[in-house]
Amino acid sequence: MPKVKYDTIYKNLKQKIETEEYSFQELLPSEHTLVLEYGCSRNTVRRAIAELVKEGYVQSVQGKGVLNIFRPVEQSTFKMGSIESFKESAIRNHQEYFTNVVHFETIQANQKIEKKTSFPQGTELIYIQRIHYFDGKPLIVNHNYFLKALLPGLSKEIAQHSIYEYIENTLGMVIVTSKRVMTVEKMNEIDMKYIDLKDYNCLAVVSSFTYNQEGVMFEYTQSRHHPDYFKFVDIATRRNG
Amino acid sequence: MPKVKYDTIYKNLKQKIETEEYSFQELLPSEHTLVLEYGCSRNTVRRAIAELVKEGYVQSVQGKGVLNIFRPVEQSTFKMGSIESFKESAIRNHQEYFTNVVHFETIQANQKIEKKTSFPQGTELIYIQRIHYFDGKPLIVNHNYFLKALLPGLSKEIAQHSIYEYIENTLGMVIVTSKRVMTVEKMNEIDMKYIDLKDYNCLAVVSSFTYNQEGVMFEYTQSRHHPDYFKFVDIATRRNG
DNA sequence: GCCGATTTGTCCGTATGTATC
DNA sequence: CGATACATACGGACAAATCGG
Repeated sequence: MPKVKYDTIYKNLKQKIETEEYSFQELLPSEHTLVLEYGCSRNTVRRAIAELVKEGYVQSVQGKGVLNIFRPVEQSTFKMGSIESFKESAIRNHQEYFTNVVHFETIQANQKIEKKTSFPQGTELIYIQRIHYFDGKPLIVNHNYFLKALLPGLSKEIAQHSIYEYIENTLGMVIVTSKRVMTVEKMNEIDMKYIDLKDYNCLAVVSSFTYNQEGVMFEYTQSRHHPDYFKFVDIATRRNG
Repeated sequence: MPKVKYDTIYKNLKQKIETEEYSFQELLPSEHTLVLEYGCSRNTVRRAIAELVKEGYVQSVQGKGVLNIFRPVEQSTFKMGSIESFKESAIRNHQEYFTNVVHFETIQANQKIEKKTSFPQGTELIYIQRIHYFDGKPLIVNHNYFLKALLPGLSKEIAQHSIYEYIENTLGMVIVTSKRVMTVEKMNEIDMKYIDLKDYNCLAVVSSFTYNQEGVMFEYTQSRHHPDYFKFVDIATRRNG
């Protein structure tokens, strides 16, 4: 939570859009106006607006202005364009959550695991299976593989609570980039054991590769979601080129 | 395809990363070096790098430099962070493609359609059903709803070819933002009629809301994909705040 | 542990180009 | 055409993080 100018302007504008102080399809104040209002340079205003564009809140049109295209409808299980832990996501959606660690062991990556996680064979990993409950219902099966060398004190107790809090607050490691791949897969025996899929025979699967500030990939996670409770939102903008 | 400085630098760096002229986990030349190399200002270099960060190619670390975290593995059916038509995507993946228009009519939005597409009731829409074939196999069922007022000459023949080409080249309309929602849904009768799902009973569904340069949403599309041929890639970066 | 060099992050002011109305 | 608004680009200043001596 840095106290930087463009970020406060960004948050301020975002709030005004969310509370509909600026209404849908209305132009925001011009960059020049915002410069005067916030007492900053035009670059700083533009930086704040760029963030809003990335999140699909506004769309800037050369010669006209910055259009508000935010629709309050968009509540989603996972927020896009940002890395968010299970716990953070549950809190944001005002849901009761609970995590159950059903498996916790140290393993060495074999060929099969290398293919899936891209950790080289022989690497020491901590493999955890966790079931996530929302409002009492088991909805997500999580398979985590952590680089053991970077998470020395990781325990079953921490896994029950929040691994990301441990990584960031206790270890002081910063999570920077995460590459995620979304697919649909048939259910397996583990899914069946823990999740009531009713008459579905597949799940939404998110595989993610997470990098720390050193550029080292320290985590591979596969999250398998009950289809009824899965939603993935994305904003795409056409590249100028 | 603008001939802008930061874009040429971006493309140049991107190519060097893809061809592994800069290898994995290596630092790129410093911003200062690139300034000298390209004869431009530091801002321009930084802009180019920002694009690469957004696409998960590199990760910049304060005090150290810009890390290459690109893995050539990542070939995906759909490129993220950009709007791409079915045809563009097929070409990029070197696949044979073919589109079959199985339904084409003008309708008026009713309550049910409003709920799904967020087009107001009574709006005149063109509703199209298309089946997309890759390498001879029917893999995607597409339901398009276009604002008729903005696509006057849209015909079945155009739909067979490429609607996006018509929109951009003929109408000169610019597609700017698209909000997409990914879910998993049970198959319906139309899916069953056209796609061989084998023993799957559900599909990957992408619903998208597309806006033009005026900020008007002119298209709602639901794409229903065969699970075996669906992959959605996303890069998430932790917001500094 | 401190200091200085290097490198990225933030911010400013200005100039020019381009699209809209 | 002129006024307004966003887009690109430049150059400079200082802050913050990293790393080596």
